[in-house]
Amino acid sequence: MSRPAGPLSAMSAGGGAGAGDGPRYPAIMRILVEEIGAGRYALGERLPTEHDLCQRFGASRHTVREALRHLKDMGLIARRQGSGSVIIAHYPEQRFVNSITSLDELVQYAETTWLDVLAVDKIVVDETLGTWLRATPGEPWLRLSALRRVAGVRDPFAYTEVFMPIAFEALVGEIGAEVSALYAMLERRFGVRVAKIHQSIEAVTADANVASRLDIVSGAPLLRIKRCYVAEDGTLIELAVNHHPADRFRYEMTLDRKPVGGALVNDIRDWPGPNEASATADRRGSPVHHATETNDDRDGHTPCAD
Amino acid sequence: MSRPAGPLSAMSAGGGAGAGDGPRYPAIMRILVEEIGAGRYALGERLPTEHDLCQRFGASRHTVREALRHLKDMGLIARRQGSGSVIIAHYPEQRFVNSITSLDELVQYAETTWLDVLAVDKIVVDETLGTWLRATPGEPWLRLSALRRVAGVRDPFAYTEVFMPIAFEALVGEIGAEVSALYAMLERRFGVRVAKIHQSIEAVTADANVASRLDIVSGAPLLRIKRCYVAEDGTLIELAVNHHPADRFRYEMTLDRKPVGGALVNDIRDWPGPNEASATADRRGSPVHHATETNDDRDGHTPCAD
DNA sequence: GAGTGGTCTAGACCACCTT
DNA sequence: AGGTGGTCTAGACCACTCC
Repeated sequence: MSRPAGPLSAMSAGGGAGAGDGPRYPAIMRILVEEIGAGRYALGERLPTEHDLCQRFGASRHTVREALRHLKDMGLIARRQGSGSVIIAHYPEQRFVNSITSLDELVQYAETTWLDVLAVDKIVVDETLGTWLRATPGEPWLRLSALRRVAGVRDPFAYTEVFMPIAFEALVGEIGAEVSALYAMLERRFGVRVAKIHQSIEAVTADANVASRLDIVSGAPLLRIKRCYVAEDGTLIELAVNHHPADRFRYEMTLDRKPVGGALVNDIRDWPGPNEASATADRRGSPVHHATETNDDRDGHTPCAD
Repeated sequence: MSRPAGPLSAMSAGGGAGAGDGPRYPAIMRILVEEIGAGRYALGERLPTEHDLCQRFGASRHTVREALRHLKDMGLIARRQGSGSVIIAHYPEQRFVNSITSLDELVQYAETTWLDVLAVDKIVVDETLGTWLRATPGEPWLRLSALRRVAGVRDPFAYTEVFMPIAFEALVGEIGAEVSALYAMLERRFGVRVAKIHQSIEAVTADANVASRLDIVSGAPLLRIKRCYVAEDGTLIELAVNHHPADRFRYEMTLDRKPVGGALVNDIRDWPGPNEASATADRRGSPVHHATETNDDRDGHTPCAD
């Protein structure tokens, strides 16, 4: 059945169906994207219905839906049964994304590192800890303390304390034997699920305890990384506090700019390619310093960022 | 036309078509997901063809394709014309994603902060800087130095140096008047495009220069955040080095767990909800300390992460 | 050339939202 | 109740891949 020469018959694209123009939904898609980008529809306004678009483009509903699916994937419209397609953005949103597949990528410890567990004990939450854990002072919690070492280096490069609800007491014995991440073990054994990790990075100075653990002087600069593992319901599953001597660790991350949503991501699935990973490597390289100096005296102030 | 009672007729799901079972593709999808998860197909192996699946499930090709589309979105299979559907993963890949829409979210400076530009001058790259910039020592670069302040606080909370290729010299005059991010200005004015931001965070001690800028003592702990803005071709567009006194700034980020690809992302598009932002707030709260102590003496070492 | 997925049409019932 | 998107069927041509 030769495709009736609709309003789009002059279009062309790739492979095709009935007659000989190539796929039509990309053309429809492009037109709609352009119209949206040109501001033809206000944010919150509704796109014409599928039916209307079918008529306008002389295409079947299925074809129009394919085009609309892409608009949705690009984040331009939201669709809902009964309500139509609403404009939610004029341009495909771009984001810088730091995407992490395994916790190891977040934690950034090479596989040549390991944890020396010093102790697992029951503690009582004090006021400070209460703030961190969103727990009531006096409440009992579990604390694991450990040193993280890397092969071939005498000194540990991190002193870590992990706090867990007392409910996890049962698995204390297993921690030493655990190969995967702690949070994964908690998920597996208790059926909880980490939905979110909140990470906080700051520079602090070593107190006496941490200093002795890491064999550095008290007051030495540390990179302290706190990680809160939060369940879907907001419960804190685990709090890990890592203390890294300044010269033994550096935190790195790479943010890739990409459109949000399925558009590009799905293209990756079109056929297997190297699955781009992101977060970067590991232990600190050699420390670097650079001299800074200023001559000029221009002055101004701007709210601008980097 | 009542749907012929195929092998799936006992299934049920949601809303539906011909007869009365509800949508069928979710059921088909679930079955395939389970089979893949159970290891029925090896990685790299091919899934049965659409035709075969149609027969097996007694569904139309369109319906089977809908199911397969989701498998693809979940990252379980890759499809290609002529070659079939290949298993590329046994489980839906989960990632923790830190997604940042604007640079401000990355930089984490509230809108109540601003930059006091101290100087913009031409410098000559020394050896250390050469490493950072991937430039040859001796090469001329542009350097901007500035203090970042927040309303109501006397002391700046960051001393920043930004390095740019000498080619951007023309816009030196505009920097003071710039409201948006510097990198955005470079993009706009020079037609370059930031494709990637590499960020490195470490604890360092203040050298004399930085200390005097920030009015802190030499040797005080700093959080140093370096950001490399890299173009698609790998060119370094800008390097920003931020020095934050330890007690005046903290870097925070939230990673949300989500399946990679369209699956969940698309669900967000199903209907507008609050578009979950991620990266979190700003200036440092009150400094916190906590006592650490250990009693027990269990010992073990594991490669495991938090 | 046979097989596979990509795209298309035409018509249909249904669930959901708006009116 | 009418409109809208969600899902389904049945049949078709095409481009691409692999043998």
